[in-house]
Amino acid sequence: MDNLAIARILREIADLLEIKDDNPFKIRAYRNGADIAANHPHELSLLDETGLREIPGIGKDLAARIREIAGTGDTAFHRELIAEFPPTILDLLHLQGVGPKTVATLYRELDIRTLEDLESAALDGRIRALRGMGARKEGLILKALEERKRFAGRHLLPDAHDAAAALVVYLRERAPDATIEPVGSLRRGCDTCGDLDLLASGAPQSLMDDFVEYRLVERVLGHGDTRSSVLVRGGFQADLRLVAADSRGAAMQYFTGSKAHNIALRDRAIDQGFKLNEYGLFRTADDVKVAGQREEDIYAALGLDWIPPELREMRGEIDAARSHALPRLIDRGDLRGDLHMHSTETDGKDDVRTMAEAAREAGLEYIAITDHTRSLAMANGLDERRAIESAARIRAVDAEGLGVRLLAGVECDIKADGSLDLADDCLAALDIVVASVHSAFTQDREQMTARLLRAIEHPQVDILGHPTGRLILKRQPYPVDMEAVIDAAARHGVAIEINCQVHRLDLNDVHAKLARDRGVPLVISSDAHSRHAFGRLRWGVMVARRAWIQPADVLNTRPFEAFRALLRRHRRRS
DNA sequence: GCCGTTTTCGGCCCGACTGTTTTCAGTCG
Repeated sequence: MDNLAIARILREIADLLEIKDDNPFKIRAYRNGADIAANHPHELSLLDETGLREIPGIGKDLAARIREIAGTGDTAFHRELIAEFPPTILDLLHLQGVGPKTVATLYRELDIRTLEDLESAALDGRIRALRGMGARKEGLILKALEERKRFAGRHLLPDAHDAAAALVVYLRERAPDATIEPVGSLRRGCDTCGDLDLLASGAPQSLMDDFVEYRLVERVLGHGDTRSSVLVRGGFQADLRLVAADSRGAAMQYFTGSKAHNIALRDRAIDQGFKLNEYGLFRTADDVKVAGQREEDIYAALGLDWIPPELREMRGEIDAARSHALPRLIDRGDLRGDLHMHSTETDGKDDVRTMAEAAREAGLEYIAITDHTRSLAMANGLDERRAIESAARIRAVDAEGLGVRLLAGVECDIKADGSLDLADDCLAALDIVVASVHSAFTQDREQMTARLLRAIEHPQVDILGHPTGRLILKRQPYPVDMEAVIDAAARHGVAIEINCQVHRLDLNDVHAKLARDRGVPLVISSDAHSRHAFGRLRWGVMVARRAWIQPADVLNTRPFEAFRALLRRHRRRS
């Protein structure tokens, strides 16, 4: 049982308890436990009771439940709840405007168990007959059902970023003197966003009307004086909040989250005799506002350094801010090189010289051309002869002095047994080797882990490419013991890639932080397949920032010669 | 269900909007 599977069961327990109208704090404890499991870098199933209980938020009961899930795949408590309520009613809970109380009423009064049951009940007019419901509520449920089919959940960060940027431009035109900024998961740089949260401070009330009249709005979910929600074409829910200019910092802090970070900050405020809300930080004794205009002032008043939004996930940032130990996070401008890209030699759209010139324009000082190898026949992968010939051409372009240095490499396939796709002497003749998995994703955890370990142990491998194979919102990562992989990379001095393809962002933030903590060198690479793709480096940098990564943790922040000297093959020789 | 260097019991973050209401419950973030 991996952490995500454990998290799913704990979250289902929380949802079912909520429908049962159980103790809200118990529900929060389970939900919190699910978040802890989902974000924990280590395999919880490998920890014993003592190890689990050392995790804040995991107590006696949750530790026992997690042990039971790890051992048997489920827990009796979960099974009991499912016996009480059909698990399909959890689908109802995720509809806009339908919460636990409504689900319970629908089940109790009308025996509604599925989305199909709900739809027919709504169409029959049976829902409006229930106490507390009406024709309007019934219509909203039908709309939510219809939208669920079209608006499927979360979005990639870059897509959300683009949609939000367009909306911000529109709003700024209508309120030029106001400050309008994205907040929420967008500002924290999460790899997916559920909705677009925007904050306007110092804007006229009329901006709310402008917002709901935005030309891409498909439905208005709410329209108030300080808060409105709409559905925007493309499947985005967008929320706009309006606050006075002197509350901007408090509102930024509050609406940026994460929820867990905010709860911890409020706890701290209470301990120190304050109350914190989206309008400011107030002294409890006399209700005097002590901060609110700037985020920095709020953190400072609570005895904390300002915490970059990407770190606000309750992964130790509050302790670090208290002891002035926050990292100086990497920026896009720190990147000097890009170590993974393709050319027309295999499945890239542009030739080597075009890629080099585009990289220079993107501000890079050096690149590695790393085309695919033989096994990826679909992409016209290189065999040994072509790899050597290609390397000679790359070095010839390098010799032209284009203002950007080139390294001749490959993205070498890791075959199903963990061996590499090209002969050792060929790999040794190249400047750099990225090794990646592109096939046999269905191997079990033991096989896949052994496969990656074997590749890491290979003396010619410099970098492990997109290590988990995930495609965000499309494909789960393959099962693999990332902790073992990271430890092996640390032992052998192999770097691990943060791949910047918007669907990959692989390593993710949690594993990248673990790698950093274990002293594994990281690289941030575009995996560009065309000259237009270098812009995506910013998204990999965002992952790195969420992983607490500083410039020195990343090999391709080094100047060219220093970088070359750090490559595994050169260290071994020296 | 979790937590505690004032507490092992009694707390647990806070506010806006909507719909169905005659003063509030449910949902959402």
